[in-house]
Amino acid sequence: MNLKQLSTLLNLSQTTVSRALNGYPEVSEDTRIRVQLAAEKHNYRPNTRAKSLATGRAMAIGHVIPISSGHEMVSNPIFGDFVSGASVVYSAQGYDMHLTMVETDRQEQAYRQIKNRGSVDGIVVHGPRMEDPRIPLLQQIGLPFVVHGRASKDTSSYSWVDVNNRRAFKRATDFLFDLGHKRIALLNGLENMDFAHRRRQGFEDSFAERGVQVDPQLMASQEMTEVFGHDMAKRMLALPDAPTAFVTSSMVVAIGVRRAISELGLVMGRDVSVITHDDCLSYLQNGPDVPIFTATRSSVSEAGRKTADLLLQIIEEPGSGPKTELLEAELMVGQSTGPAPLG
Amino acid sequence: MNLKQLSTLLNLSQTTVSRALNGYPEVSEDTRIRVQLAAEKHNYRPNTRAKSLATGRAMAIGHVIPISSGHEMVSNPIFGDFVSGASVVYSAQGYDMHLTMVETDRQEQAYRQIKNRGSVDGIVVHGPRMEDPRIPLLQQIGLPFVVHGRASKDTSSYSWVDVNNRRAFKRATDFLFDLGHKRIALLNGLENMDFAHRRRQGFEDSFAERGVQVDPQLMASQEMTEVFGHDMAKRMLALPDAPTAFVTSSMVVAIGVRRAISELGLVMGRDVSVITHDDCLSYLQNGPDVPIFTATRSSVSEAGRKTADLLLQIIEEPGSGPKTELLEAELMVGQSTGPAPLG
DNA sequence: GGAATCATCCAAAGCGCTTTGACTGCCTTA
DNA sequence: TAAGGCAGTCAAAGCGCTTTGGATGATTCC
Repeated sequence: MNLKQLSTLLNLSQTTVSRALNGYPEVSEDTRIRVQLAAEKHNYRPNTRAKSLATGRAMAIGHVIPISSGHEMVSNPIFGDFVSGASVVYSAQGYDMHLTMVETDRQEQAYRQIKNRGSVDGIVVHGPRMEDPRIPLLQQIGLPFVVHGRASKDTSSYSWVDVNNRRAFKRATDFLFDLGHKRIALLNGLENMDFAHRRRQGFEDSFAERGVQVDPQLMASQEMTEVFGHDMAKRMLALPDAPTAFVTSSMVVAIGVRRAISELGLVMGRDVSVITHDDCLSYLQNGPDVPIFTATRSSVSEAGRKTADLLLQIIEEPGSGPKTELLEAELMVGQSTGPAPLG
Repeated sequence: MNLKQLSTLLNLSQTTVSRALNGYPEVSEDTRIRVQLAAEKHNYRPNTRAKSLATGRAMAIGHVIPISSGHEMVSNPIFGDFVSGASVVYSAQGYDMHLTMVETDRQEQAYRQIKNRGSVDGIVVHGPRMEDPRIPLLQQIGLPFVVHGRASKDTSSYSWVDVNNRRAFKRATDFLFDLGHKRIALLNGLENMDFAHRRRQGFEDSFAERGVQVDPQLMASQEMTEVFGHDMAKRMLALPDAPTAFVTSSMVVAIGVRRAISELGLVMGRDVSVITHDDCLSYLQNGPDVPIFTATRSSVSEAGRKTADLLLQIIEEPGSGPKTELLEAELMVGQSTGPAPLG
């Protein structure tokens, strides 16, 4: 059932039917109701492609996920939750969501293509690097966008939604220092990722404030997997001057650390403390009542919602200038931290 | 830059330019090259909406994720990997990917809408229930689809890609029986999900073959979270006649079980054995060399690839009949299983 | 009572592309 | 030499919608 059919069926013009359905005032209430009923009855939905061709609006948002070209492409566990947060906003406002996965080395081409094909009104940029070519590119080609995260080295103004990673990790580290820990390790994500860089800064801020030197031996940065957490923790705990506490970048890594700790016959929260960042992933809840891990907590699905909100605002009123939102992470105390062991 | 501009620029008709770019034979090689060069130079890409309006092909695939309406919508951790597998196939064939998240109770409406709006050529159905209304619905409205998984109670013929969950879980259970275990527990996903139902069947098959009664006390079924694995394992291990082995439905659950085991001062693989199903999620690798968990392994990103393949085939040659693919899971022996403890 | 206003409706153009059907020359063929 | 075939090109219709710029008759106002 298309507009034409529906309108002949109603003995009206396409114009009138279209206006009736889209809430334009120059249509009598009687016919509007008649039209709406008929549309309902015949399950009429305007064809998206035709509509967006006519209006110039795609009514769709693109999410572009960079995949590390090459062998193993580690898909981000965060992604599902982020997207499900955003999708709530989209569907509430009648937008569709497009997904594109792009290898890092073919990004420019991909973004230009997205722009020219005109199938989306705006995009959200995932996984920004510290210096990310996508931001100037998108500014140049004039496609509205919001970044989930930031690119530290980009001083231009653009829209983003980010967690205050630096402060979160400073607080986490402070917390451990305050518990008397002196040897604190950082298991970070890949530090070409912006968020990981900021987290390390926060970590180092805390050391600097206390005039303590960070020990490079106690800092590692890699893809955030369970195995990484385990192997690195095990290696560090075997050092002559082993750490008594870990700050980790994700629950999955923390779980690996926990395994290392218990394999060594130690007890987490007593012998070794662990603080992790917790993205509040729905399938990896940090204990429903008392959190298992002490954690800096910030819901990624919330971030998805906020990002979507911002992007739609920007699209609906262009020229309203770049918008940003900095989310603060809560520090939730759980069972994985305790005072530094004596000796 | 659009077709019209490009064609006046080249002093050719839109027809010729279009044909030149789309590889039609009735264009001289000279002009084809001229056109292609100009298109390249001006970064011309046909507008998707116009193209698909004209061709009737959307060149896009929809993925529809059911979200449990209500409070916590547990986004499936599998999703990211599945989608990244599928997206490789799509982009190789020039398809886009649309994402829709739909609350379970508004499914019918949503699918009809997808059909009528015509923004996709086909969809993949995620998370089938045992009796899933979406399958007859899609058949009725005539939208090509492939199910990731199956709906046991639906005897009609439709296309799907699934893991042989039943056999996998039978083998896992067999393996534990062969190691001398007698009290084997099952921590399953929600059993209204088809895959979980089949897994339980496999589990029970193994018992039946040995004439052993399953103990309902040792079977639990819930959202597959770490906390579920932990709590349930702890409760079961506290039973007077505690299990010596667990079969779990996902790595995340197994990790919870592992935590319970070590909290009780037991050793996994010696005191208590664990076999899990492993979807080969990229961020939850089961140990690179020697797997940590003994597992029935089946890559979900592989499944994504296969599903996409099938769907595109069905779309390209309609009437080629339903296609199915049953993937077998490997049983990988790791460190989490061992002979049943004596006594 | 005639002009101005208003509420409703419609025909047709246009969005950017593909595709049909027709039109050129030019080369074969009988 | 005329008929036929062919390679190359184009004008125009059409995909399903929105939107501009009238029409039409009814209502209001002086």
